[in-house]
Amino acid sequence: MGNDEHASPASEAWSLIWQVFSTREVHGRLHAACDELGLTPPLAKALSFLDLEEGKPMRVLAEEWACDASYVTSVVDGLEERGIAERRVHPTDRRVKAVGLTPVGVKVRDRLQEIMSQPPSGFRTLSESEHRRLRDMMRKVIAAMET
Amino acid sequence: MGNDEHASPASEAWSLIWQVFSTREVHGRLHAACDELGLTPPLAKALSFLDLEEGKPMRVLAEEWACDASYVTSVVDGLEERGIAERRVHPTDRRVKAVGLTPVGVKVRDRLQEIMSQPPSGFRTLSESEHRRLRDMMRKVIAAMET
DNA sequence: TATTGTTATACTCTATAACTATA
DNA sequence: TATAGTTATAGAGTATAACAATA
Repeated sequence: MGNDEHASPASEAWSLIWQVFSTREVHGRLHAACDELGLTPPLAKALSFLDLEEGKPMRVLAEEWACDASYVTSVVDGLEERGIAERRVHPTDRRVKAVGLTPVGVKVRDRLQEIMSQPPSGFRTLSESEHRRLRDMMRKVIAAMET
Repeated sequence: MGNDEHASPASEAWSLIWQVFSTREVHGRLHAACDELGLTPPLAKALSFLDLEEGKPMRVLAEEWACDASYVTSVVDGLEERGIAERRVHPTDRRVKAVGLTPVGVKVRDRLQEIMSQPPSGFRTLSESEHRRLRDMMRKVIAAMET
């Protein structure tokens, strides 16, 4: 990350973003949030994908998280133990279980989002209009990507 | 991540950045890089911190990575086995071991950086001048943060 | 027979505690 | 005595393979 010549402004920008994620400040905030909410980092990550109250089949979650189905089982077990999510049987296909948030889960997810969306300290050097431009750029980037 | 009202443009921007990191595309690229270079994700992460050829004491690495000293030992073992890094004894204090990259390690680190700095696909919706503005903003953010 | 999810198992990642060597 | 690093060990996190139930 030091004094490298970057091929383009885009790649330098992206490397810098990566660097922000590598700071102890950002990692520390995730740990603090987990401690407060009684979660582990993987559970927190899983939770942030579960923003809809209508459930998602576990197989879909395995696809979205790019992990093995058996791991989805253990993660959903963890969320269920905490009363955050629940398995619901699919009306027509009794094999599939849809995972949805409980009312408690919605609260936990919102609180997690509240903590993690707090921008890192370095953002304070940007003006309000820069914040807006950054936001607008990232909206465009996200819109152009498959979640 | 969905339809939440954000407290400020800054926090929405930061949430969106987080979202980009959660995509399969970004995670997939890290995995591909690891496969190509014969690394595991933790080793790759460690390597990216080791950008200087002059070594860092392991205790300093434990501090930077916010992990236990014993874990630094195992990670450095992994890097040494691959010929990427080496321990060097401190000239005056024979207790401390400075970890530095080998010539091979420098090559691996550069290649890793080359792969990971490739911006995610969504960046293509931004103009060249937006890329530069994004880069400039992130430079300011990083400058204002403690690595 | 193919598909969804679980169980059993093992391997990787990471921390805690006890230890060795040097200061 | 205090500090840098290692070893032994245990606990998370994650995958692979064999399995049960449903389609």
